[in-house]
Amino acid sequence: MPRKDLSRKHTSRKRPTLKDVADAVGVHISTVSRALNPKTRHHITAEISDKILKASARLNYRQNAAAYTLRTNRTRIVGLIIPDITNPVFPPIIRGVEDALAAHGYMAIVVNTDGALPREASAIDMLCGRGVDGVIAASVERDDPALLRVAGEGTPVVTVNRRMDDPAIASIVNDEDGGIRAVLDHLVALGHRRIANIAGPQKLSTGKARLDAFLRHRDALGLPADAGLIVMSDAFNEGEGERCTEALLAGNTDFTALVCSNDRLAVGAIAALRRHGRAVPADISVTGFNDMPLVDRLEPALTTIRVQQYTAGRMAAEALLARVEQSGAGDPPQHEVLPVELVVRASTAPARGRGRKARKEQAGQ
Amino acid sequence: MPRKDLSRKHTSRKRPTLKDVADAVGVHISTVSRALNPKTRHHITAEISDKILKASARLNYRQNAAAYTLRTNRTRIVGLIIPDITNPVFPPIIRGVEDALAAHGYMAIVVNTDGALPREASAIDMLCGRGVDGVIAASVERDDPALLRVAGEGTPVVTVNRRMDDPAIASIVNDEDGGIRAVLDHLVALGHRRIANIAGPQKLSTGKARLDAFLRHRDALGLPADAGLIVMSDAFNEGEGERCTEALLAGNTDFTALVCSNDRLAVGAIAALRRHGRAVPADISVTGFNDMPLVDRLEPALTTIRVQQYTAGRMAAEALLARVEQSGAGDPPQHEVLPVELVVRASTAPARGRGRKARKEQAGQ
DNA sequence: TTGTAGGCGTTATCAT
DNA sequence: ATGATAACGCCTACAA
Repeated sequence: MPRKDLSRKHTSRKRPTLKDVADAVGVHISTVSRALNPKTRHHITAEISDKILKASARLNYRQNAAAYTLRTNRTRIVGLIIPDITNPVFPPIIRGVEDALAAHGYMAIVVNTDGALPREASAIDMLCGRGVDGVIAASVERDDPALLRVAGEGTPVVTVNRRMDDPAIASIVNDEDGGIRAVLDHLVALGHRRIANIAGPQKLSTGKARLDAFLRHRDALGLPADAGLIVMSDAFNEGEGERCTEALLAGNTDFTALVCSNDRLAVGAIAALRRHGRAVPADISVTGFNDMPLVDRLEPALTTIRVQQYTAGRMAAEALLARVEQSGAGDPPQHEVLPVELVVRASTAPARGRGRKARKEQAGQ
Repeated sequence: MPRKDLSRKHTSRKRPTLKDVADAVGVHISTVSRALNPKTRHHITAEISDKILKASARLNYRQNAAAYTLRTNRTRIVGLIIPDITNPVFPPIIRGVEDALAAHGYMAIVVNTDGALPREASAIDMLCGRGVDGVIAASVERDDPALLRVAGEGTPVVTVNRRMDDPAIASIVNDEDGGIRAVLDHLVALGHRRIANIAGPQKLSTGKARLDAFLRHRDALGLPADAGLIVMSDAFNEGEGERCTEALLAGNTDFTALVCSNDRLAVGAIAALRRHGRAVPADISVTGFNDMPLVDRLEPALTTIRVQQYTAGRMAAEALLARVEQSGAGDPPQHEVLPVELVVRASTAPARGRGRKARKEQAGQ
């Protein structure tokens, strides 16, 4: 008796298939398949289609994903490649991607590359092995052979946050130029003229775009073009922020404001400035980029550029799905630039007169 | 001519299958299958197995995951359920899980529940639909019917960071009790006696364990057991930290130190204390729990308990895979408690005598 | 409108 | 040691 129960339980454990609901309704399995698919349901009599839906719900039928994939070659899974989930910039993007995907019945497999191209290549390999329907890459470099190759093989690809030089790859990015311009306008309005810059890695589109913007708007604003005011970082992290700041201070070039290519560089910069006895913002104003979580709780709270990471993630997913679902995708790749916003907090303040003496005619105002 | 090229390209685009490498070597497809599987390779002549390996590499053969899954009912995918990837506590866990899984050829599908039980239930539904081999849950409540059900259906489950009351579910957690004890010892050593507590949500094992520990060690240390010194939060976030702190201040109970059930509560608490003119740590010492990123850069840098999130993630994945791979899993569920470490920074300082006097005056009213 | 049948790429159970 | 063959569950021409 208990044995019987057990065996019954065991057979009932197996998930129901199309055949099970077909038997329950008394129709053929293909009829069920059609009734369950919204795109083919119209082939079926409303009445019987209704019975099928009911039975399917009653039996708690769930399509077998593997069988579906084997037959159709679609997995409803997309790969999401990021440098490091531990970097606070990325979680909102990931969340946006996942929310948008979920709304369409898709899911994401997230892989971390730590910004290493070989690791990215092997990640792409894994994802393709899983048969992902598309790839969203937040970890992309301006020139990225592996990603280019997978795109060339017909897999839809869109980058988010960063972009490739090759315009054939769709992208969702922030308005880097507008952000840097807003920062410079703000600092100039506070009376700063000698403004230093810690630039991001130039192999990343964000690093390059922000440096380009800095140079362009610096000139447009008539600020001094002193090469000693610019230092290149190797990575977007706090350690590089400290190193670059020390290089700047060692250079003996005078400056009253420091524009950092992102928040983490700024956090490191502030630590280094303090260590060298410079008060922020009393002596030197510092700005970041991204408006990371907690950056408003630092001392001083960071003046920075707020970007729409979550929205960017959503849009990237939508753009990708558009390409996946009508894979005819002959239309040109989508390139979106999201607006950004200056957030003024406590790390910027009016410039002090010091360093100003050389150009005292300025003071005439 | 171009048409021919195109069609050839098109056929060559299709990924090679077992049949393709079988044809290339001149053996049967099942021989190839055996040769490619380490567990069955010994059935095959070394020489021919060698040829197969070579050909497979040359053709760049990759197993079709869907076919494998359809046949074997294993996906090599595990579901990872978390409240919100945007909460800085979770990325290190996720990273640990993914790294450990990757080492075994597995991948994770991450889903966010925002801590809502119904959302968790539907997430579990999706994951089961995908046929995941197991589930790791960081978002679990002490009583969690959906997770219990899926575990009951035979899917391996392990919780991380939190645990369920039901000991049948394997878990990897931190030493909450040891952490709270270390905090209290530290504060008592600084001369604090009237120590308040913002407790976490009691439906979460972390919230309950830390409150239990607070009560027990408070009594063991002979500290005053004043109910007014304890306030319950509804969630582990900054807003609740502020609200609870204001409740504490409104209660007119005197205290010189405030133990918060996690870092985010502490961040909110410090903001609220400041707003009410209390200096941290000069007037009131504050402690957190978790040692979140950036918490060392706050002003004042937070004294807190460092937990091993990354390691916990890794261990959870390892524990799950152990259950997945020898799915006989008759052995008792694994329960791991990871050691924690007190990190003393600037938010705690020796107690001031001033509390006593104020209290005496109040007694007069 | 519905049923029939073939096949997606694997693995596993037979034979040989 | 290897080959033949039957599923796994689903979709989709094609036939009726």
